[in-house]
Amino acid sequence: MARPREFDTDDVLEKAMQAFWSGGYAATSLADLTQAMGISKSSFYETFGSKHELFLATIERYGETAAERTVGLLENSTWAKGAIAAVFEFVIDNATAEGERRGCFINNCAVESASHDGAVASRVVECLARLESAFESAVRRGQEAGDITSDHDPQILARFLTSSLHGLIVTSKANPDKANLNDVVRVVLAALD
Amino acid sequence: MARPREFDTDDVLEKAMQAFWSGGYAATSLADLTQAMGISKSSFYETFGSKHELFLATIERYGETAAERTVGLLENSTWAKGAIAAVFEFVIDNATAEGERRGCFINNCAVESASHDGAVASRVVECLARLESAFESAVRRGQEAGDITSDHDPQILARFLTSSLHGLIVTSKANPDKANLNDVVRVVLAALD
DNA sequence: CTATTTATGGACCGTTTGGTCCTTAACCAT
DNA sequence: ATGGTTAAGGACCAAACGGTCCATAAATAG
Repeated sequence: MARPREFDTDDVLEKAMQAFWSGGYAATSLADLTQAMGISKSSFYETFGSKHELFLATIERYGETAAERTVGLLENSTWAKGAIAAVFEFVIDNATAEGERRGCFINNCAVESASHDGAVASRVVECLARLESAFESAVRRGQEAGDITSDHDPQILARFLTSSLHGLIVTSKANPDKANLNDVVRVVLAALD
Repeated sequence: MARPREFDTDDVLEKAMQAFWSGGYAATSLADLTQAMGISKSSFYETFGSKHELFLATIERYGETAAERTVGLLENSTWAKGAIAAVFEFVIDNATAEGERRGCFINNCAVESASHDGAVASRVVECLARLESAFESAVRRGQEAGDITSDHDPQILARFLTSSLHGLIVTSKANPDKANLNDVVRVVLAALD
C-alpha cells in the first residue's frame, strides 16, 4: 500500500455540491470548485474525473442525503397530512431564512441542465420519482385515516404535491415573502381536503 | 446624417432572447449570441453595451411580448375559468411539443439568476406580478360568474395559480409526459371549484 | 532503511471567455 | 462629387476556462 488520501471523498463531494447549488453548473468554475473543496487540481481530476462527472456525483449525493431526509420525514410520520404540511413549511423556512436563497438543488438542476443533458436528466427524474412516491404513500395513509380527500388517486395527488413544491421553490426565488408563500401553501393543502 | 444600421434592433433582440432562453445566461457565450443575432462584435457592443445589459433587455422584451400575450389571453376572455385552463394547456402543449424543452424564459431566469443578480430579480418580479394580477382579475370574474370558489381571496388564488404554473413548467422539464402534466392541472383547476 | 506506490502542488497547455479598438466601407446632406 | 458621420468587420487583448502532466513528497510493506 501507499500514501493515503489527505481528504475524505464524501466530505469534498458535499462541498462541491454546495458550490454547484449556489452557483449552478456553468457558472461554477474549476477554480471555484477546488477552492470550495480544498483540494488541488490533480487530486480533483484523479478522484472525480472531470467537472461533469463530479456534477453527476453531486446530484446522486443529494438524492442520497438531502432528498432522502425529506422522504424519511414523509414516510415515518404517523400523521400523514401534518408531515406533508411540514415539508412545505420547511421549504418556506429555508427560502425566507437569512443568506442566499439557493432553492432546491434538484430543482435548479432540472431547470438549468435537464433539458440538454441526458445524464443529469435521468438522475433528476430518479430523485423526483422518489419524492413523488413518498408523497404518494403519505397521501394513501391520509386517505385511509380520512383526512385527505379520496376524490383523486393518491398518485395524482402526489404528482400535484411534487409539482406544487417546485412551484413554491421557484416563486420563493423571485419573491421570498413568507406571507405570500404561506398563502400559496394554504390553497395547496386545501386541495387535499 | 450618416450610415444607418443594417439590422433591426428588435429583431436581433428577439434572436438574443431565443439564444438565452435555450442556453441560459452563463452558458451562452458572446460567440453564440453574435452568431444567433447575425451581427458583429462591434455592432453588438455599440448597440447593447455588454452581455449583461443585453440579457436585461431580453427579459424586458419577454415581458412586453410573450408574457403580455398570456396576460391578454386571460384578460380578454369572457369565460374566465376557461381562459385559466387554456393557459395551463398552452404550457403543456409547449412542453410536450417536438424539439428542445426550454420551459419559460422568466422561470429560467428566476432559477438561474434572480437570487444573485438584483437587476434580473427586479425584472423577473415585475413580470410575474403582471401575470399574477392578470390571474387575479380572471379569478375575480370567475367568482362573480359563480364558477370559481369564493373560499379564498382572488389574490391568494392568483398566487396559487402563478406558483402552480411554475411548478408545472419545472415538472415538465424533468418529465414531459402529457398524461402526468394533465393530472397535475386537473387537481390545480379542481382547487378553484 | 529501502523500494514501491500513490497523493499532491503547481507548472503548463491550447482554447475560449467577455471586451476593446482601429481600419475600412457605406450612407446622407450639401 | 464630396465631406462629415457612423456602422461593421475583424484583429487584438488579457484573463479565465477545463484539463494534462510531471516532479516531489509521503506513507507503508518488506
